[in-house]
Amino acid sequence: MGKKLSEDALRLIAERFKALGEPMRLKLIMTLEQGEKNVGQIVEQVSSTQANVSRHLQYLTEAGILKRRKDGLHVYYSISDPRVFDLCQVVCGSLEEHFNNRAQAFKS
Amino acid sequence: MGKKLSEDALRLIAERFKALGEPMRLKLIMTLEQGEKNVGQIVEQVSSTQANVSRHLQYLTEAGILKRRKDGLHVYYSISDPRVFDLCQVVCGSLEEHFNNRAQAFKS
DNA sequence: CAAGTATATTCGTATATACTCATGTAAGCA
DNA sequence: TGCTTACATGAGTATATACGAATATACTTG
Repeated sequence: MGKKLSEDALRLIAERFKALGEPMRLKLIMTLEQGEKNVGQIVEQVSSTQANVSRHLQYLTEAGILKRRKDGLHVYYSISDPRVFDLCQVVCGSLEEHFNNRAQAFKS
Repeated sequence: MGKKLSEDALRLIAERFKALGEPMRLKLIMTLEQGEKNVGQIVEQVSSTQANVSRHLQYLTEAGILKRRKDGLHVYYSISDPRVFDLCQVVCGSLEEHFNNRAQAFKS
């Protein structure tokens, strides 16, 4: 990171991470990787209630991760910042290594 | 991301993000970017109580982000997974763009 | 306008967790 | 052994938030 980050910057960064710190929200993001979907379609794919999905979608939109588009009765959500996938990838790699190391501890 | 992730995988990934979703914890991580430090040194640099710092350090250690080394009376913490800095970098870039876009909306 | 559909919001509950203060524990030294 | 230092942990409080059930809102169509 190099430079020092202000308290405000840290708060904003933390907020972004926090938005990704919920399995259901990650699930919604993964669902939207396939492209724009409306709320009903999303509810079908993740097993949760409409109310809950709606709230998480709002949360992610406010965090700048999703985009919202209204079309008549439907509201379509899509990924607004594809970098979330980079983030997930990095974390996945990190976890993989983490558990590999743990596993090593039990080898011969 | 490509492949589908299981519920368990999503939980683990979310946990990792959650660990980074707290300004104080990010502050601790930034402090340790300069290298290994003991708890007392860390407490000096971040403005918080020893108890609070200790708990956050433990949290980050359990999340696999920090390492712990005991030496006599002192306990030294250091970054165990440098990829956290990549993550922060990505988020910083993302936020910068986000706010630039917002700012644009008010230009002429 | 009435009725139906898609989404958002309100309310209540349960749970998590950040924080402080006080105390416990472990290591070093007289 | 007793004292001091460094760190961890327990208890209590305040706050956040995930979730479901019910209700409200927005839009479309008859």
